[in-house]
Amino acid sequence: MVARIGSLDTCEVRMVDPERVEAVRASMPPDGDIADLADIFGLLGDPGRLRLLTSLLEAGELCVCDLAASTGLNESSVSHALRLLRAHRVVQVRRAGRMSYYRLADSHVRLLLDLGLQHTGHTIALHVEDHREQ
Amino acid sequence: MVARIGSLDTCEVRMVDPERVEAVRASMPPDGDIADLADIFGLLGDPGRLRLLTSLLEAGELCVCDLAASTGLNESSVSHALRLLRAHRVVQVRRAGRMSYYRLADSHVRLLLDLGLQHTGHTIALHVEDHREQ
DNA sequence: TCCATATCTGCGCCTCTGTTCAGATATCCA
DNA sequence: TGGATATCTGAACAGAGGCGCAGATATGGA
Repeated sequence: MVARIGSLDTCEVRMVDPERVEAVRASMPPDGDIADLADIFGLLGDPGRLRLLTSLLEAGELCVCDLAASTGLNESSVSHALRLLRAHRVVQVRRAGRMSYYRLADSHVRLLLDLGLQHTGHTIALHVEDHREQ
Repeated sequence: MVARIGSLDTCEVRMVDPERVEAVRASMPPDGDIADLADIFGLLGDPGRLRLLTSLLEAGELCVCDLAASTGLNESSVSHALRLLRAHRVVQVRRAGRMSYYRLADSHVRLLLDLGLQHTGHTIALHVEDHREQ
């Protein structure tokens, strides 16, 4: 009644519908892609970073201290968070003297963020192009 | 040169552009909404859960053992993950005898998931309506 | 009723991660 | 050059979260 297939060597896996399971496994993205996507979602899964990115989505570009003021985080936390986001190419820096101005760098993440915010009832106009350059 | 505003009582916050900061803060979703959204993104931020949800997105409905076979996770991990997803109304159960069949329950999450998967190069046709009922 | 099966759950281990403090670096201005 | 400011960084701590084992629950069939 239940099919059994040795997936590797030791571990046996029970299946009810092997055909469908095989179809699902065939369409599953490779581990690397899954890991990358999980990283992106994980970055969006923290309230502090979410506030940071929402601020950037709204303002277009902000310096660290204004980001701290906008989000309520202290500047050290902001800096740590921005480093993470920078390492994953989610935000981009523009240095101007002592100041660092951050903006969203990834249009895909911007779409995810905007779509997510729509769920909360906050419909924010999409800023497809960089704007509000000063 | 730099404005200073006492945000609460003790903590002073430095700002370069108070006007823009105020606009950002005014458009910021309330804490509860931010927390909820972070929860959703956080749920999508784990490779195992991502594989589970991708499987459900592809197959429409699967039982626990087929989900385990599809994702490579053991059934205990699958059950733990599904409990989390169930608690957040992301998936929905249909009991049939000893079997439990899971499906995606939240169309918003489905959109986020599909959008995320598109970024990895895997374009999956959107299943807006429940389908493949057996 | 008794056993096998499918799923669920409690618990502990271990890792990851967010936060804070303190100090480092870099830039501007006098 | 020297001090003030803006940002960055390393280290350490506490908390959260994923994972797997073992057992519990529930259902079906003999």
